[in-house]
Amino acid sequence: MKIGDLSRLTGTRVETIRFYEKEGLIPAPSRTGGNYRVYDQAHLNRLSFIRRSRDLGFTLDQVRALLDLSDDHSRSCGAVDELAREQLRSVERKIEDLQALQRELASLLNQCSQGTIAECRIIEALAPG
Amino acid sequence: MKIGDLSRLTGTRVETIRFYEKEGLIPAPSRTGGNYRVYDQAHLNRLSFIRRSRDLGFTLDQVRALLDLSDDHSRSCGAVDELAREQLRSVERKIEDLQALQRELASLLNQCSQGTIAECRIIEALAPG
DNA sequence: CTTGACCCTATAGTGGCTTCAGGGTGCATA
DNA sequence: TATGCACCCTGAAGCCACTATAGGGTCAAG
Ligand SMILES: [Zn+2]
Ligand SMILES: [Zn+2]
Ligand SMILES: [Zn+2]
Ligand SMILES: [Zn+2]
Repeated sequence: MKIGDLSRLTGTRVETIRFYEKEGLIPAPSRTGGNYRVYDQAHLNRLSFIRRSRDLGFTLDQVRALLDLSDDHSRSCGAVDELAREQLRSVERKIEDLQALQRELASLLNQCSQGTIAECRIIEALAPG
Repeated sequence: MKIGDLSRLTGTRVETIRFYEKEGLIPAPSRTGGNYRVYDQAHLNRLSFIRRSRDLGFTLDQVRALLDLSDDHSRSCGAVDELAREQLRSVERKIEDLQALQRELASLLNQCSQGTIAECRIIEALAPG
């Protein structure tokens, strides 16, 4: 598999794959005579794992931790669950923050009567006083 | 007013105020003999406006646009409202994305039975197959 | 005269990539 | 055989919105 194939199979940009390699998230693959990277199934599995973790909102440091943990088959999964619980809490906090924003913006838009800037409730709400 | 006073009055870090000046969001203030920045009420108003806009989730480019618009008192506020509506839509999209994450994470945590990594549903969900 | 709170500039770092400059490889087609 | 074109390579810089660090200067109180 060349990097473009891996890219298509995982929906990851080629540059991002090279970036993950530089960051040590993916082991450096072997090369062809023309210096092209060659990947195998293990690389594909690892990149898929990374992408799914990122899609769930984990940071790259958390992904690193999850990858390490996933190798240690006989260990208890308490640490994994703790990471996931922490991530869930962080997502819930973000949702609450955004919902507060949503209410505020919606209320402002509701109050604006489409006149001039001078009487716009949105500008008024931003200006101090 | 010195920069520390402005900082306390607006809840903005001193470094951030200098950053806004460098970015052209706040006009460069006059200086004392000792080269300290001196601010007046107009600076305070402008910084407050910027901070409130940022708190509502607008980007610095959007803040720039809002500042420009807010100066043009006789213009219709359509452009302001459009920015706010766009921002509301973006917030709503983010909320939906995060709620999907929340459901997924909660479901995974629910399924994990606190055994070993080998049988952990969270790791399983991340691994490909 | 020293301490300590405050201020200054310039530069680099953060995360998670993306973009760019300037090339090389490899296969199909004219 | 030449040429085009898709693909690959490296290294460095850019993105956002700050934050931090190094290495100083200013100023009022004790
Ligand atoms: Zn309006
Ligand atoms: Zn910038
Ligand atoms: Zn588990
Ligand atoms: Zn970085």
